[in-house]
Amino acid sequence: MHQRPVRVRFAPSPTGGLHLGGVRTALYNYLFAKKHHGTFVLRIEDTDQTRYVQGAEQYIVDCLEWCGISPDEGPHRPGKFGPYRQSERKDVYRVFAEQLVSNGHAYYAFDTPEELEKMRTDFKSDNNPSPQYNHTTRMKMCNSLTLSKEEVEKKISDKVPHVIRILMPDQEEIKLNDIIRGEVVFHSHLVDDKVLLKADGMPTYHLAVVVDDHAMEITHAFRGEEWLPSAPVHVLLWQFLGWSDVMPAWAHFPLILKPDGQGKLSKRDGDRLGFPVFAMDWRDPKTGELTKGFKEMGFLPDAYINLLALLGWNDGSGQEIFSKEELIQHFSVERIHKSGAKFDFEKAKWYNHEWVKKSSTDLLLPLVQELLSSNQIHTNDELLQTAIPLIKERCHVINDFLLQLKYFFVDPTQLDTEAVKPKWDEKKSAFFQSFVKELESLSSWNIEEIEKCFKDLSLAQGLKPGDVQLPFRVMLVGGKFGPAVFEIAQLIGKDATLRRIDTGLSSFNI
RNA sequence: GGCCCGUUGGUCAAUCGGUUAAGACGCCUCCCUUUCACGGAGGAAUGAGGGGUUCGAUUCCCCUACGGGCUACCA
Repeated sequence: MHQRPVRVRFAPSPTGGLHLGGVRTALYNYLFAKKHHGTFVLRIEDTDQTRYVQGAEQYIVDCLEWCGISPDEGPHRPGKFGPYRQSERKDVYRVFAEQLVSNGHAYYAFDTPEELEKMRTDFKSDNNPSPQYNHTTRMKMCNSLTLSKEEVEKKISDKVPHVIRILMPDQEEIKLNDIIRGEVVFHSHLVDDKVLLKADGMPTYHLAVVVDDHAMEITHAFRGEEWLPSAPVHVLLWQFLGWSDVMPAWAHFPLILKPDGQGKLSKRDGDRLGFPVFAMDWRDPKTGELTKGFKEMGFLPDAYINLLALLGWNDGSGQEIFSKEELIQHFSVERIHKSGAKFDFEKAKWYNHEWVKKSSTDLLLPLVQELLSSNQIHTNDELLQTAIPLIKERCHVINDFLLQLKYFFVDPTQLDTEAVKPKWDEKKSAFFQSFVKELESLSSWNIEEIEKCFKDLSLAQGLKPGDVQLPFRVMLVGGKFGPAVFEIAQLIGKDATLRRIDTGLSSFNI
């Protein structure tokens, strides 16, 4: 039974943007599936109709695709285990819930929300701030345990709204073997009678995961640590439904924490601290509010999955930069950490920088073209192809290419005069005036010629070449950055160079 | 409150009883470069506390402290 083909699933609920932790969960599932030549399934957990958000499902699919970790099966790639949206599997859950009732593992409960509320306030105390529907309270409530068979039948035939709750056994040790954490033991009398089937006929997560993981032949169930407390319910359900022999292996991933303070990382933290939390831009259809994504902030997909993979896992070798193929090869669930990791945006940028540096011009070119054209800069591919390798080590994110590339195509609009003026004088001004004349009569326009001309002339005028190089740079690019000046001069051409010296001269001479 | 999980530098982290406790990010110094980067060489910075077990604990066990998660007809 442990020789079954590996099948794992990522099961988000379509309630909004896809958060770092979600992508990492998807990624670990993906890596595991690929490593074991298994299948990666996307299942949409949309059982809460009140939280359904338009467009969220497509957004999830798009994010995974951008990351390069698209599922093998899912709503958009149907396989033989569909449908992959829980809302479309509604009918199957009731059957199992009823089966649990007839086996004595679950019961009908007719308590209204108001009655539940009343129970919680009535039983609330300092010792017990949040009373549960469990062995201490269940016999005081309105359910098929306290009502006669006739009353229950009548209520059901009268279509009185009701839920089905699991009947937690009294004194039982529920053991869970977690790949990351080892054996975790829960005591059944401390777990409450969770709702399995809601009054609207939809299952809760608890029933749905088990039924679907079974139906979809999931062999390894991976999810975030926040699910650990409800794991005993799931284990029991596998047992009660008679499926113990095919219960998946479990692993609960550590949480990704806020960079400062403590607690789970949330979208708010990103807004507050100025970094993305979602994989891609997300626009809330209700409020219209736009939340920035890693993609749009200029991250490369390979860098993104690399940094995510290493946030909570490493192969022990010290290697930090992994391609997707290497991740698949080296990944192991056993080496995922137990403790949560604080997200560090600086390190994230470092990862991206490493990937930018090692990326080919071909890969960078279309991204850079899009960046520049969306900033109304007209480019030509030939120049871009020569310029990209010259400046990519200066770019942490794709968006940095704008500053580093812009001056190759348009004259700088603002010059960093402060960098020049304190040391600017008549002599230097005169130098550039004669430099312009020399350049005009230059026989051929190449780095060597330009540089020779520049140096010879400055020496001839009693200036150190270095002293006039910075002003020259500022004239050409606008600031103290960029590759070798003479190379820039060559690439932007004679006309632009002369023009920029001219405008530079006038702004320095003010 | 209860239950569960966790705790090595500011951050990510290696170590599977014996190490001068790796490496990376960030920070600082220097070199390269008369720009900015890249690259190179250095530096500061870590085992929460207390008990055990052991010849020997960062490593195994217990307690305490601290942090987190969960405690919905949400996932």
